[in-house]
Amino acid sequence: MKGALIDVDYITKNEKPIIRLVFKGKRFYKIYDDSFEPYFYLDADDLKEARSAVEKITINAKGKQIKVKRMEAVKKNVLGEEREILKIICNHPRDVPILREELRKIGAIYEHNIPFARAYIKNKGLVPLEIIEFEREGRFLKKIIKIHENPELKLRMLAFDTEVYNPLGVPRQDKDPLIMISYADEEQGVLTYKKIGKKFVHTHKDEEEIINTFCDLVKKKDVELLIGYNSSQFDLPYLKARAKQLGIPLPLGRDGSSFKLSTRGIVTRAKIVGRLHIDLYNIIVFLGIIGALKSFRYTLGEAYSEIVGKEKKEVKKLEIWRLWDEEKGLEPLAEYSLHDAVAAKELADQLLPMEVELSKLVKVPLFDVCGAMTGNLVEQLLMNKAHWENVIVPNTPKEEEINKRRANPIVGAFVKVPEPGIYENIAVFDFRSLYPSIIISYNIDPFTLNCKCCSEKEAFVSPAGYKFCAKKKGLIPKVLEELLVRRMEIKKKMKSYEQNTREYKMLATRQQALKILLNSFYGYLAYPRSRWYSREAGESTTAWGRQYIQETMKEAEKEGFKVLYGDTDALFMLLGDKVKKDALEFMKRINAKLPEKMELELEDFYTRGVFVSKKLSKEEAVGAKKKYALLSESGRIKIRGFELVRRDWAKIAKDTQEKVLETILREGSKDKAMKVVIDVIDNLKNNKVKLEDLVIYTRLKKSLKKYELISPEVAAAQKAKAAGIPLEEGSVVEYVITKKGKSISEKAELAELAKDYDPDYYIEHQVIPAVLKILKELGVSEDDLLFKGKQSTLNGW
DNA sequence: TAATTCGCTAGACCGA
DNA sequence: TCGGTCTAGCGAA
Repeated sequence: MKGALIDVDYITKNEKPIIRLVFKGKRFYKIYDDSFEPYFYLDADDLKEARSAVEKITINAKGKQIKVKRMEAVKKNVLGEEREILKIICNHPRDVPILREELRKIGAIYEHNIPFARAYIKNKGLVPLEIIEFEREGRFLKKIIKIHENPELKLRMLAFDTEVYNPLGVPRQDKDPLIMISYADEEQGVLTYKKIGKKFVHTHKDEEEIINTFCDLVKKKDVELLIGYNSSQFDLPYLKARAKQLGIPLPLGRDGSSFKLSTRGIVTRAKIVGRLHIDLYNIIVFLGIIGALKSFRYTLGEAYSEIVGKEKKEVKKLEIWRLWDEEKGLEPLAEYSLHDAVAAKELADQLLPMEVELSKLVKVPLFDVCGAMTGNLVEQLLMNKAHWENVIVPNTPKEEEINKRRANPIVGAFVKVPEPGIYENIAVFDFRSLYPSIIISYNIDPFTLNCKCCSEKEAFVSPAGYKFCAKKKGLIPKVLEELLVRRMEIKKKMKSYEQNTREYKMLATRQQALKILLNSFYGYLAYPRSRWYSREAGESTTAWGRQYIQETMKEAEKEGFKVLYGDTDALFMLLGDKVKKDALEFMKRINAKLPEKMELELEDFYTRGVFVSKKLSKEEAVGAKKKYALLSESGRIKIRGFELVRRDWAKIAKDTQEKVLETILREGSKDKAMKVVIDVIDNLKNNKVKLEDLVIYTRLKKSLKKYELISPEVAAAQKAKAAGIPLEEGSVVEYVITKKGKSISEKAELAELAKDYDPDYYIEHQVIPAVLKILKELGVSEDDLLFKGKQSTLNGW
């Protein structure tokens, strides 16, 4: 038999745990395995004594006698040391948490909190979504024969979305009905119960009938992958609540059940029996966290425009009930509803290939990998590899230890202060995967630290003063090297395909997944909740990083280049009287001296660049770090850190700043840049600017009550709440500074509630500060902008 | 509960 | 009302 592995869990029959595997062949099917036993490890000084102590243990839990099933002495690498320990085999996974408390008294316990199904995957060497070839006996798995690559996984996908009647803004589950359910696969439709003159609309009798029809549709289409956006937190729970209200079932699962909610950290997920339900919102949040996505609100519309590159049809959320009530609102509402489902489908087409790759790489089923955070991905991957390296998985730290780690952060990267100014002919280099390549090169791992086998001379000694083994490879360096090498191979292979081919895109996705993982390892090493945390290892990684970038800067200066700026792994240098070839030769010389897996790469050559000074209370000008704009030889502009890349600045200020930067970079014209600013100031003064260009976006990171300081976004949210628009923790406040009030907070008003704007605020606090720091480098003062601005209104400057 | 540190900047708040 | 300090958010790498 063959099939792509979709999911693994377990059931209990006659008190025995049985692993259940879901495979995808022509359709989903289930295979069982009753041969796998739950276990954990016990490490004690005297194994014989420990053995007899364990044998005596019987715990009475809810009337049942719980005992250890069996014990085996096994040789394992325990926290860097080879030794014999006891493998404690239990009758049922739920016995593990009960027994471990007693066994803890005998010695150290390990791998006691690894979910049973996960342990099965790693023990059997399974890879989700690849084709597993196996022998079976009836419905039971006998033997795994081989795992084949599965480049093309095709699941029957259906995207859906719901609309709800909301006369009070927030819909009430007990009173406000569902009015539309939209869906999209090869065909698209909207289920509703009002007559709407559109081909894609299917009009039914009432709310009950559209819910039933939707469930029938899922069943009839034999949906394998159900896609929603925020569906675990909104659509599905709402559907369930309405079904309950109407007294009808919600048979979305293959067994007729609805779904089960689970929360992991900040992520809520809904699991449907026999189908994969993926909430794209969770993936979007993940991409936001790792910085793979430009910052924005995590709405379907924003995600769609950012990732698919198209605009979604929108209606105002608060208007939905009115559109439903008014005859002429129905068509736009139906179109909007349909497009939500279509957008979710297109978004899934873009996002899922990456999740599929991650699932295969870290060997976690797709459902669990979607929305998993980086710490989790790295941990799963390491736990899997640990099994094959015969290494015990270190325990999760206790709360006390976590707090200790958190209170004592690791010193990070080096950033050079740039000299403010406008420069020409700049070469930018960076170290490819700096931290991963350092970890590999110096065998940095919590358990290669202070090894017994290397003398002071033999070991790698970090600039932070810690010793790492030079003889036996640690788990983390080993895993990282595999990932790094695979990524390099893929990148090489990509060159042999045209960019728009299927093969190229597949490789690009795979490469991207590897990059995400590679970049997550250092963070995991320094993450207080990590199983593989090591202050010494983390500190050594950054210390070597600082050393390499600073030494390279020194070398550059020695060779006669002026080093303009540098941050962590990047180096900006002026060519001066040298040419590109000199810079490339410099790079070659550096590379010749670097360890094998480390490499300095050319990022690009830039014809012009702008660095500005930091805003200080005093007059002295100090260069600002993490803020620059560059124009590449090919005409591409690269801007970092400036207000125009931040969401908490108004569009009018960002656009103006962008135009000023572009003008200076491309044309080098001060007058033209000034003219741009003066025009904008004029428009602001004359009330010619649209309100939407004045909106400032800020996320509320805590609940409203918890703020010590009432900042503008908090004030705006408070007012909004009073007006019946609740904004909870995590939502993005969109506000405008109006004329009404004294302080800026008092003037702040939710964009949809604002009636006017305060031109002075936008001129003095938004546009001027954003552009002045740039124009100052050309000798322009604030008065130059304001005075000429005034003049222009009088006599048309 | 769910990767890290470095860095800039705003606006509130507070005391002189 | 001024200037320093602190809270808070967001971006770079």
